[in-house]
Amino acid sequence: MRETVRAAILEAAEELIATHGLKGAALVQIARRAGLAVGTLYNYFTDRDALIKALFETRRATLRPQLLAATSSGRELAFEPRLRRFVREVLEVFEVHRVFIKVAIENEHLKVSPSTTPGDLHAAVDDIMAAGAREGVITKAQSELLAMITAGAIRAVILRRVSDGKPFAEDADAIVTLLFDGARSKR
Amino acid sequence: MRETVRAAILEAAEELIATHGLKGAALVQIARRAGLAVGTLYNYFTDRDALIKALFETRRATLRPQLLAATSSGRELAFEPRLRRFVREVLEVFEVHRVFIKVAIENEHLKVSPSTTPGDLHAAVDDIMAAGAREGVITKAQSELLAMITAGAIRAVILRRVSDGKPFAEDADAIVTLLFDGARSKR
Amino acid sequence: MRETVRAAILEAAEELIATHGLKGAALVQIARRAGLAVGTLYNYFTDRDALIKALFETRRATLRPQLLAATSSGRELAFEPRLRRFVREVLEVFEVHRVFIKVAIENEHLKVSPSTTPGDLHAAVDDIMAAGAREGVITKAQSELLAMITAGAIRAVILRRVSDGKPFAEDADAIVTLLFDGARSKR
Amino acid sequence: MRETVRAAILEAAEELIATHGLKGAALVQIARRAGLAVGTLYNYFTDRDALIKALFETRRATLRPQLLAATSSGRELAFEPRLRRFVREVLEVFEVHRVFIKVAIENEHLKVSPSTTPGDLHAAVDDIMAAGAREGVITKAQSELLAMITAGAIRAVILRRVSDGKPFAEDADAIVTLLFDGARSKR
DNA sequence: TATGAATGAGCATTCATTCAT
DNA sequence: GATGAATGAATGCTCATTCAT
Repeated sequence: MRETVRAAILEAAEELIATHGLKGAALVQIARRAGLAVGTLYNYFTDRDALIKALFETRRATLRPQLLAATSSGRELAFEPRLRRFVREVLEVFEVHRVFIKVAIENEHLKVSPSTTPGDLHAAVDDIMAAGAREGVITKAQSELLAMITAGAIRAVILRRVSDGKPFAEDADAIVTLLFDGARSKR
Repeated sequence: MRETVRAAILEAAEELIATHGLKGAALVQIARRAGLAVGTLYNYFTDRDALIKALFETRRATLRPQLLAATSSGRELAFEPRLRRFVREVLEVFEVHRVFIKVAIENEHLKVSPSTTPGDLHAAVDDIMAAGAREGVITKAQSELLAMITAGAIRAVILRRVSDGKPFAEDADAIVTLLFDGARSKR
Repeated sequence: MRETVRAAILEAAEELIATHGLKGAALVQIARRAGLAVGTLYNYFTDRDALIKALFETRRATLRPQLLAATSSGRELAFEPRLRRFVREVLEVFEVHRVFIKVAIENEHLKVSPSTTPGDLHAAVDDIMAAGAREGVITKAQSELLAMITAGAIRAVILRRVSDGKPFAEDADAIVTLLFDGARSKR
Repeated sequence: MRETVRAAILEAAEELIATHGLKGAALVQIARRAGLAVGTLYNYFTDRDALIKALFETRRATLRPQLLAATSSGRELAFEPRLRRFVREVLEVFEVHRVFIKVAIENEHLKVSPSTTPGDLHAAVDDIMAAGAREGVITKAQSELLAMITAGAIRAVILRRVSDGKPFAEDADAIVTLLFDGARSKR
C-alpha cells in the first residue's frame, strides 16, 4: 500500500541519516535500503528536500500529540509532580523513536522545517513552566531560565542515552529533583 | 603576511559554515569570501578536511587555555562561588568567538576532530563537579547529573544568545543560582 | 545494450588516447565521443583508471588467445616456417585492432596493467625462439637476441604501417627471410 | 652563468620525466630539483612546452653530430664492418645520455619536436643502409627493411639495458652478426 | 634576475533528478 | 507505478602561469 512504502522510505532515510548525516545519505542508498529504485522515490516525494522534510514532519505528526498529551497529562497536579511526570513521559515518548530523535536533535540548526520536534519540545517545556509561573511556584524570570535548562537537560540525556544504548527515562526523576531542590540539598 | 591570510581563510570558512552548515560551505565560496582564488587555499591547507580541522583546532588552541584558566581560577573558593565564577568566565571566554562557538556546538556530533571545544567544555565542567564531590558539597551521583545539566545549560544559553544577538554572560548568575537553590526556592 | 555501450566507451577512449596520449584523453571528451555524458561513464567503470585498464584488458582478452594460437599453430613445422607463419599470423591478428595496438605499443612503458598485449607478444616470441633453441636450429644466446630483434621488428612494422595506413602483414615474409638468411645473402 | 642554470633545469626535467613521465613532471618539482623557484624557470623558457622542447633539442644538438660522425666514420670500410662500427658507436654515443635516451624513446610518439633523436637515429641508419644498397651489398628493398629492423634492434637493446642497468654496447657485435649472417648460420 | 604566493582553467568524481521502458 | 541508466551541474583538487617584491 502506498502509505506502507512511504513509511519504508522514511525509515530507510532516518537510519541512513543517523549513520551518515543529513547530507551523507544519498538517495540511491535510501532507495536500496527501502528495497526500491531511486526513481520510485520520486513517486512519493517531489525531491530530496521534500523527502527529508517529510521525514521530520511525519515523525513530528506522531510525536507532537504525545508531547501535548504529556504537557496536559498532569494538569490537575501541582507544579513539581506535574513537571516530574512530564519529563518522564517525554522521555518515554521519545524512546520509541530513538533514531529519529537523535537525527532531529543533531540537525536542529539546519532548520529542515519551520517547526520541528525539538521545537515542539521547547514549546511544551515552556508551557509547563508558564503554568508553574501562573501558579506562583516559580517567578516569571525563573520560568524562562528553567525552561531552557530543562529542555537542555532532556536533550543532553537523550544524546547520552542514544550513544550508550541505555533507556532514556532512567534518570528522569533525578533530573527533576535536582532542578527543584538544587544542588545545595545533598541527597 | 602568511598568518593573516590563514586567519582570513579560517574566518571566511567559519562564517560560511555558520550560515550554510559544514557540508554547505564550498571551497569556492570560502575562497571568494576571503578574497582569494580556490587554488590559494591549497597554499595554506592540504585539503578541505585539513582546513576545517584547522578551523576547529586553531580556535580550540585559543579557547582551551582560557577554559582551563576558568576551571582553576576559583580553586581557593568554595564550590558554589567557584562554579559561579567558572560559568561566568566560560561564557565570557566564548563571547569573543560567538560565530565559532555556534559552529562548534552545532557540529559537535560530526567529530571533526577527536577533541573539540565542546569536548573541552564538558571536561572542564566535569572537573569542577568532581571537585565539588570531593569537597562533599554534592554527591558523586549528583555531580555527574549536574555536570550534564550545567554543560547543557551553557550550551542552551549560548545558542539562544547567538540567535538573539545578546551577550552570553547575562544570565550566568541566574543559572548557577537556579542550579544551586533549585526551582523550589522562589527568588 | 549494456555491452554495446561499454564497447563504445572503450572505443572512444582508444581513439582519443591514440590522438592525444594516455593522459591527454579527458573523460569529458571520451564521453562526448561516445555520445554520452560524463556521469554515464561511471555506470560502466568505477573511475578513470579502471576505464583505461579495462580498455587494455578487454583488448588483451581478445588478442591473447589469438597470439597463443599463432604461437602453437605451426608446432608441427620446422623452426623457420613456424616462425614465418607466426609472424604473419601475429600481424594479421593485430590488423583488426590497429588503433589499440598503436596505443598499447606507445604506452607500454606506462605499465597500465601488469600484463599487456606487448608483453604477451614478447612472451609469444620468446616461446617460439625457445623452441628453435631446443630444436638446435639456433643457439640459446642467439635465441634471446633473435627474440628481442624479432619483437622489435614486429613493433617497428606495426608503427610504420599504422602511420602510413598500409596493411601490417605485407612484409612479414621479407622480415623473416632477412632474419634467417641475413643481410649478406642478397635476394 | 646563464647556460649553467639552463643546463641544470634541463637535467632536472630529464630525471623527473624519466621517473614520472612527460606529463608527470610538474614545474614545481623541476624547479625544486634544480634548486630554483618556479618563477625562475620562466626566465629561461617561455613556458612548459618550450622547456620540454628545449630538453629534447638540446640533447639532440649534442647527439646529432655524434650520430652523423658515426654515420660517416667508417665511410672507407665495406658495408658490414661499417655497419658494425656504426652500431657500436651509436650505442656508445647514447651511453652517456642514458636517462635522456630512455625519455626520448618512450615519448617518441608524442612528437615533442618535429625532429627528435630517435628520428635522427632512423635517418642515420637509413643513410648507412642506402650506402650499402649503393654498394650493391644489399638490395634496395632489403635496405629499407634492414634499416627498420636495425633501428628497432638498437631501440630494444637500449630499453633493455636501461632497465637492467647494463652498458649499451655489450651486444652490438652480436646484433650485427645476426643481421648479416642470419639466424640460419648457427654460431 | 630570483622568488613563491596567487590565480583560475581544467579535470575527475559525485549525486539529485529525469525519463524511456 | 516501478525501474535504473543517463544526465550535467557542482565540488574538490592540480598545476601551468603570472607578477609584485
